[in-house]
Amino acid sequence: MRTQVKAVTIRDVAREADVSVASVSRVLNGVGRVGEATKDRILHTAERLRYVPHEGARSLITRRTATIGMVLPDLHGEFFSEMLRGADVAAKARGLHLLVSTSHGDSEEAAAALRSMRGRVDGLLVMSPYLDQAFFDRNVPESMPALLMNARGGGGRPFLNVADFDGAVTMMRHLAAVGHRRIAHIAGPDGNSDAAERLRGYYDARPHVLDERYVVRGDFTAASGYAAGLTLAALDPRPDAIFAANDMMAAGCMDAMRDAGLAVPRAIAVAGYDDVPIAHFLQPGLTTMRIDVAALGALALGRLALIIDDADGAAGAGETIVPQLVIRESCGHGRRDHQPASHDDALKGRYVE
Amino acid sequence: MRTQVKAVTIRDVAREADVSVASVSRVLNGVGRVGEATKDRILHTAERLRYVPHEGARSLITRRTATIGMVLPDLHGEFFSEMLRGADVAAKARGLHLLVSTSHGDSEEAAAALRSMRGRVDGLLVMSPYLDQAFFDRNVPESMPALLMNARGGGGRPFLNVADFDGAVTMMRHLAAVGHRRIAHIAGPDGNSDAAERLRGYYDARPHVLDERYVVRGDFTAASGYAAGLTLAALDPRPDAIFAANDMMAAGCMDAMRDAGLAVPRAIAVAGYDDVPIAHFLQPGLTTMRIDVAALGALALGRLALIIDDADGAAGAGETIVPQLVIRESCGHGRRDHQPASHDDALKGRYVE
DNA sequence: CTGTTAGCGCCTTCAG
DNA sequence: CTGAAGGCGCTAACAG
Repeated sequence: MRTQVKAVTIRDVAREADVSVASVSRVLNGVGRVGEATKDRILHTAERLRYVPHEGARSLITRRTATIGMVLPDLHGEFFSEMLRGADVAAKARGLHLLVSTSHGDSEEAAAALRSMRGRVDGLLVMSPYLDQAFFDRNVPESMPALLMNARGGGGRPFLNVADFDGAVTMMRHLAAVGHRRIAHIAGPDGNSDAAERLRGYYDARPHVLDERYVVRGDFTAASGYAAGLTLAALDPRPDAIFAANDMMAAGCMDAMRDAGLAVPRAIAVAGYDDVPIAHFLQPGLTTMRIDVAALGALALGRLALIIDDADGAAGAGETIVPQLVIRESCGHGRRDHQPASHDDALKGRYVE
Repeated sequence: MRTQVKAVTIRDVAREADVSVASVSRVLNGVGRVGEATKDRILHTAERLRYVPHEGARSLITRRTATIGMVLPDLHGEFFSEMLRGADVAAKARGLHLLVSTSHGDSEEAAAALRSMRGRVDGLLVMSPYLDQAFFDRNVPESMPALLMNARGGGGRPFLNVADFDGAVTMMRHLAAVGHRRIAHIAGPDGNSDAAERLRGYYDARPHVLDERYVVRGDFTAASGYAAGLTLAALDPRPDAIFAANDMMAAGCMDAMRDAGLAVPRAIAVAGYDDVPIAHFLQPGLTTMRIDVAALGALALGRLALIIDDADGAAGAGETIVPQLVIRESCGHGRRDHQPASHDDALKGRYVE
């Protein structure tokens, strides 16, 4: 086990500059008055010794770590990556660090991850459609500022939700409007609240044909979408549209249609959800519900920063984001968009300083 | 500014359990002998008080933070996200946290990011094709374990490189082998060492037709690939193949070909580099050089962990990863692969415990 | 303007 | 087996 070797401390520069550690601290933090001469001397020796303050020790007394803990279920696919990216941009703009932590569905692991955050972060950004409120309360002390994303129930904690139910209904209406009757659904994993809401929206929109075989469960991965697509393609009567609960499954599904010899959208329509960057590059372009995930991540971080800086403020407040329908060609009657970087422009325009 | 409220400390549980803090510490860390009775009492009150150790204070004396700092130039696109994901998986397997830090090309910013890592991480994973060795040496103390990825020159630091020059040559040979003569190149941004190596490989492979208009510079984004594609498509004589320095530019380029009315691969071939997940979903599937970025990230983290745990060990050692040619349909003569999840299986099979 | 003195929350000898 | 004391590196009163 490596023992951190010789790191120059504030005391070293104090000794070398022949002053007290207090003065060094004052100069380096720019607080309090210090004589011009000593100030120069301190700065100079600090530079010479390549002194870098120990943030850990600093935050112990400051009671601020300048870092946000971001707990995600997974880093797989573009959804969480994009969210992380948005949060990162917003964090950087505020001089905050990001401590990422994934908990692959395992509840024990998630608990450990949450607890180990104490003392290393100023607040928590929790995106976890699998964990319920009670679990959260049990593992995160009241005193830890936190923003819940897509968690079922607010429980007094501030949250940020996506109107997945409404989004699913919107998509279903669009599919019906462009003439589809036999609409199938590839659902997300069991126990995932987003998936549940989208499924609920599917049912609530009352598809013209209700066939229980038309709903097959996936796990948000392209592979599961591929498998589901094959299953659906083999049905008789075959659906004329497939609404996947996220874009990755839609992508896998389109692969399956190709292998099944079904042209999209001529023979069968495919729709997704999220509008992650890949949706644009699929061929045909994927019609989907846009969440602008990066912007969502940036928004969330901003709100959390607010909560941290002002304990009373927006505490307990909730907000819900409404996804927008993006029509490309995968469901017919669409037009292709020609802006590969549209996501980014949107993010930059709105969230980068 | 929020002041962290009432957090229960080790002293609180000591008082409540009517023992000394030393005993509490011993029990919670499982070191030293403690009477069964007191042990139970301590565990019980710790549970009752919902005590969670303050990791910051802990690491101050332990001299270990159990976190790795990962500095990336960007989180954009799938390349760095995948790398982050691989590192995350490997980190989790070792009980390590990941502190991510992006430095969008700005050197001042990067310096600040690097310095602010002291005292909060046990080691650094630096992926930064823009920063040179000198800069690195200037901002990272000798005592900080670090693994450099794709940095020019080793400078005594351990590193992990990708054989980009060889990879580019391999791709060029493949393009020539399947009959292309007028091969163009969309290069990566100036000052990026990966981009430079790939460009060097392009030239070294001695394309049959050397036309300086055939090399246009992009910035690794899809948008730049789109623009470059339009430029190239308008040339006379037009190239019969375009080798983009990364997959995202290739994706944008394929969009451009479509808009220019050029069928891929019939009228013109398009090749990429990296084999990020999106390469599989493009239509036609993108022929590219596979780096298995996630595995690379996992590998890097593992090596860094080794360096940290054993100061002398692999220090100074370097390693180079060789990318593999993946033939899909975008260059003709290929066959489509049908494994949407292949990346993951590879990662799981090799790096997940 | 500058130095001295307490701790932040925790771990770790060292006695008892 | 248990407690008291010192200190990790730094900041924040409080004196001079």
